[in-house]
Amino acid sequence: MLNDGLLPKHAQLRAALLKTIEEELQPGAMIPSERDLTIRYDVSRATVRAAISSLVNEGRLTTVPGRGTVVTRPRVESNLHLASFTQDMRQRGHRPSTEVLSCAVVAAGETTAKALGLSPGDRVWEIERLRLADDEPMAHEISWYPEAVFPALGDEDLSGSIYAIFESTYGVVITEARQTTWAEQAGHAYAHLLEVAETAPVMVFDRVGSSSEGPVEQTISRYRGDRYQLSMSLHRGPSAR
Amino acid sequence: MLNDGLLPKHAQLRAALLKTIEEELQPGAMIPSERDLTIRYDVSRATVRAAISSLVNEGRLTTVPGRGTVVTRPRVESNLHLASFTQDMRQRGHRPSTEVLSCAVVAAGETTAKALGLSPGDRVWEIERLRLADDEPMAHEISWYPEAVFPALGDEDLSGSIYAIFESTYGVVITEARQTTWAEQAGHAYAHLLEVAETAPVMVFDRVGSSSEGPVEQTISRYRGDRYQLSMSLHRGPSAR
DNA sequence: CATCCTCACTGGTACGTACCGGATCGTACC
DNA sequence: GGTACGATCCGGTACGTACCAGTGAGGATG
Repeated sequence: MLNDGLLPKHAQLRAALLKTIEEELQPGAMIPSERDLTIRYDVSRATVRAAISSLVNEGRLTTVPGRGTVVTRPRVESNLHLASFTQDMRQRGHRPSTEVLSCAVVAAGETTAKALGLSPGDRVWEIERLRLADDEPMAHEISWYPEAVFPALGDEDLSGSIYAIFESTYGVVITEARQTTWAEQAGHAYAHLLEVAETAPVMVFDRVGSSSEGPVEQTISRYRGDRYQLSMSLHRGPSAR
Repeated sequence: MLNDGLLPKHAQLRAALLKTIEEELQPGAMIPSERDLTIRYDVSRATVRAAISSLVNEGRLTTVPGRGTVVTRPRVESNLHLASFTQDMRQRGHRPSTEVLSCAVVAAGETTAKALGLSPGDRVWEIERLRLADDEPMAHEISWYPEAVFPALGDEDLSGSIYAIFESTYGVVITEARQTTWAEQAGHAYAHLLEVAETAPVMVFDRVGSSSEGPVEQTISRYRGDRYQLSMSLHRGPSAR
């Protein structure tokens, strides 16, 4: 009934349930009971519960003791997630485009080397790009990537999503990042590029992106304060008291 | 061995393990094997696995098939979490203090009413405070709270954590919040309060805090761009592709 | 002395059973 | 007609067994 020989049963059942709740059920609808699922898929209740609890943990389902398990209403806005500029702008309803300002191999600076786990002086790609939304400047980005990991990056078309190139050409998927953000004045250099006053506020993001192998990207972005805002959910920490 | 009659066994075991890994074990250390724990606490392996998987889900433990379960190295910086200004500043190694600028009951504005689920004109506390770190201005805050929920808020000492007052006096715990942040120029009014130039950049946070009963707080904070930064982790969203 | 292999041990998967308390609803009783 | 009760469903808890695929230490082998 349920065995591809590759994934464990609870993972297969999880996928089957996810497909059902995405394609057939409305938010608030009830999924079949656990005992019902044991019969439908011919598995034990422990397996059913493993599949369900995985989806509960991801916020897709909610259990109600005595009643059943219901499909969670999707959040107003998804949680803070790792998205490329291209994806991000499309979600916000803008048309993204990119102007590549420079692309060269340079010696890694001290902070970049430290962030990427390299030795100072190791060669990295330095790519500087202007990001536009609806043909107006939105952000300036300067990024560093280890040449050892992406040897022929300069040959690629860098006007789209670099993350997409990483995946298709190098099989490197960036799954996690840490970023720090603060506010600055645009200053002479960026005012000109972003087409704002020198005293205009910008939001700066210093981000280090990592694949399963470790950090492979440092990017410093400057977003126009008058065009960009960031939403996030906060939850009470485990030790907050 | 393990039964207070109140919490389920797996929750009690979870608490016991959490205490152990916080007080006795170093990051990277191995906890006793699952089969060992079944003997120590006289519970079934399913119960042990429930307790462990809960801690794994929260990032406190990591399982390594074939080897054991190890205490997770604490993150460089904790994830984005819901903390009061007081807690936040203490964690950053600053000495927080507060100057209450005003406190009054007013009619809720349109956006505030909408955010808090009130009717326009409903009465809310409006509290304006200047937040200091090491006796220098760090942020300006203006907050609104429904008078119906917190009738005597004006009688309290508002120079500390309002969240603490909510908990102790009203039994209201704010467990979740959504906030939007962007960059602005300080402008005339805030430049004076924050002791910066009018063109200086500030980070603005518009936050709606909710208890289990629903939204009970709206706060707009303006942090000095030269003194404040925010760090966060990003993960690949479930539907990112 | 180095290498290989066995074996004990780990977490992962999967099955089964049993009972609890809350929710729901039909039915029998006032 | 309204109320109280009980059957029946639900998820939550807890127990047990069994086997698998890795890991790694130590003994047997060359």
